[in-house]
Amino acid sequence: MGRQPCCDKLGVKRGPWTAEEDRKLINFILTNGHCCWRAVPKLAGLLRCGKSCRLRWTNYLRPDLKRGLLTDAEEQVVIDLHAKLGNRWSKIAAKLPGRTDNEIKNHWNTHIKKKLIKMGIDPVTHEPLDRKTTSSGPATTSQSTKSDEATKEQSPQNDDAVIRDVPADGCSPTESSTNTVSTGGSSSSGGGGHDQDPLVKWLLEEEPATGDEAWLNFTGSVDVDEFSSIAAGPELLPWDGATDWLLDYQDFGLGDSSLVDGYMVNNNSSNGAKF
DNA sequence: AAATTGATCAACCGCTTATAT
DNA sequence: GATATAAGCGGTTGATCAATT
Repeated sequence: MGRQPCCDKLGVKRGPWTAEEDRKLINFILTNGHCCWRAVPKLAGLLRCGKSCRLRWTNYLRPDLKRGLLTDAEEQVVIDLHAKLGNRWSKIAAKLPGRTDNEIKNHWNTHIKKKLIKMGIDPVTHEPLDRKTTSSGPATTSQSTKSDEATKEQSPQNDDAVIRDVPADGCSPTESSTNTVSTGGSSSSGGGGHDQDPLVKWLLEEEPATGDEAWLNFTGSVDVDEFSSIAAGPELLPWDGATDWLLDYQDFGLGDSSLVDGYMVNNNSSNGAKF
């Protein structure tokens, strides 16, 4: 009855991606696009689950990704958006070109959260910690669909409900019903005011079409065509070393140097294509 | 120098939402 | 409208490296 697993677990490789797998995935997507993620691994000759391929692509291989630590400006945007949206990482990431939800989520948990606490700000409510009384925060309709709230200090102030009810077209939330979850509006000062908040209004707008100027363009724009020529295959690139292909990626002027600065050089881990 | 602890981040899991039939 | 399937999202885990003891 229940859904079938997204992929057949048997024979499906897991764990860190190798450079070879990355290359296959890049090659395939750049030539064919990702019509249907479930089919991608098979067609690309990968022993991976489609979900894993999608994640790898969106979080790591996409040519328009910006690597490296978030800048102060980006960090501030994340904080502002988090105050409005809670843990809607994908929504937040959508407004930071070149950043992924995973990246922002990690950065929030490892850096920003601590920073805010140090500054005496509650990372959940975005209110001063000392002002955090018993009535503070959502303290409300623990509508969390997720499990054990206790272990998660994160409870995105019920705008969870607000956002979830945004129609698929991403426009105008049906403010009436949803906003009523009157969060005590730590950040949105007065619950239900989301429709009037320009920031939230903007956030709920349709994403700009790909290639359109994003609200905050921290990245240098990346020419995907250029990238595709690089990823075209061994005949064009020596894919022999785990580092080579990404180094070449940089040499060809793709992405900004942050790809190398922030990652390959500084982060000398041994994870798969992480060098 | 070795052991322990903490920080970081890629990847996975399970759930929800969207879409197709 | 009901059901099945695919995609997307957010939370969590695990591997690795760095810092500390």
